[in-house]
Amino acid sequence: MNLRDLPTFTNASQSFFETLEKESQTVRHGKGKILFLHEDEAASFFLIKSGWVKLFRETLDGSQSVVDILPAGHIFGETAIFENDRYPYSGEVVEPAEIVSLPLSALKAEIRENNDFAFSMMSAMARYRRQQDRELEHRTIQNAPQRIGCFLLRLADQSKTGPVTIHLPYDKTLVASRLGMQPETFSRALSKLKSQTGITIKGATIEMDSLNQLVEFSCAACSSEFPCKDLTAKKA
Amino acid sequence: MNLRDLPTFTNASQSFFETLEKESQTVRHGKGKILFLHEDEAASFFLIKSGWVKLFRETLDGSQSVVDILPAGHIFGETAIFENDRYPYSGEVVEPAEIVSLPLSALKAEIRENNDFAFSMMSAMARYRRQQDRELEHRTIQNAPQRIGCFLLRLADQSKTGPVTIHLPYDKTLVASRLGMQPETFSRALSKLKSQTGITIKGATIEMDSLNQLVEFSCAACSSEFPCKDLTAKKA
DNA sequence: CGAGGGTTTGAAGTGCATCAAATAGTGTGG
DNA sequence: CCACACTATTTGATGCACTTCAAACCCTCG
Repeated sequence: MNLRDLPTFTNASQSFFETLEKESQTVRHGKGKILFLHEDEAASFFLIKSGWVKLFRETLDGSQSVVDILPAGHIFGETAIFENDRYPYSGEVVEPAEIVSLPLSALKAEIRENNDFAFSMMSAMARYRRQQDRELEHRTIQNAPQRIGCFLLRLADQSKTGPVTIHLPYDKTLVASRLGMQPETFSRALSKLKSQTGITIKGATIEMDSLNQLVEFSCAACSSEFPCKDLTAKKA
Repeated sequence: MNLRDLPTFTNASQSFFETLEKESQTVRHGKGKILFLHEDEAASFFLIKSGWVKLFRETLDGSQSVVDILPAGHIFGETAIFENDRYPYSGEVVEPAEIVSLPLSALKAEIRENNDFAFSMMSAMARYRRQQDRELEHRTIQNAPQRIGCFLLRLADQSKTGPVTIHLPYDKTLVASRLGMQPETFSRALSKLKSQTGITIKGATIEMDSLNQLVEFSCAACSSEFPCKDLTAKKA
């Protein structure tokens, strides 16, 4: 897990990596650790070396909305560059994680100085946008069991044709909020998915004879073609 | 309404504008005109000089999901650059419009050659992302009447303190789909909004003594502070 | 082994969707 | 300028999906 291996940073300059490495700091955090709060002044962005991080926002009346839940290999907080150096959401560790903090200033400078890097950064932003669009679409036209099916598909290796085992990477309650539903709804929707597709559920482990069972159930209510790998939902 | 006036293009080069102008083509279209379809090969991006354009996608089982509805002053289709030169959605005129088509190749070249331009393009993408995040949030934690209230607020001049008149810029059915609800639900939710906030509704015209009536009703269920101007919902 | 969080289950309510039909509104041709 | 045709909008009735509140269950970990 190295910065140099991330697609976003393919075109970054040697000196950029050197600056980052010099000023980087890696810290281990347990579940529940708040990394920063929405609107906090931002000097760093972050790389997840291992574990999972939840990005979220809170409303005046107390409800929380999950922006995203990111796996190892992802960076976050970098968009503060475009938000007057303030984080546009809060960040919390949801599975024990190693987090590298890196200077935003270096990132900003590299964007300004290195055209190729700026372009790959834009590609990454565009990719993320596609995902958000799909997310919004799913909230509109998929029901709870379908959204779960789609989520599971994105956790799996979609090229595999035989039997598949999927392990939920974090608490079911969190998966629920990630999919925009209540924990109770998630629980019930998962059993419905089970009875309608014939998958097997044992705790956080889900097994099936073939991904097709899920594809048929979920993908008809989606505007994308089946192999639809989600870059943020998947382990890096 | 000129390319040079758009914030995204502040830092574009003189030669870029010249190339665009040379290759641009302005066409008037009526309601219902399909400009391009999802996955079409893309050679152009577009600027809306007047009117409104809906971006949408369709699923296998026939439902449609509205990605966005854009007013004059907005460009669209430009993200095809990052999608192998294919449009990531379909585009349709929903209110009589003048549409300028512009070469994607020039845009791509300018991004590659002009660093400042790339940066302002990234800022625009980040701004859009914030909006999508908010959209998703609203679908999760706001109910139908609140979403309508929020939508109306974003149509209005939020700095105004006295009485306000808002005109719906396109069909109610479209507003409904833009907000992720059925036309019937929209109709009923609007009357509910009326009875709960004291606004007045006459056809597509909505009046109130003060925006506060809506702010109190909608903004408690949002993670953003009140003046929350939506750049895509608003007339340029 | 007990405490506490995560998960499931039950019962009841709410909001939105759906289907059906009435009504209002708009544009057209006569 | 009117009547018709067509579309947009509203209204009514009903059903389903998801939420909410409450309680039981389960699992893990000190």
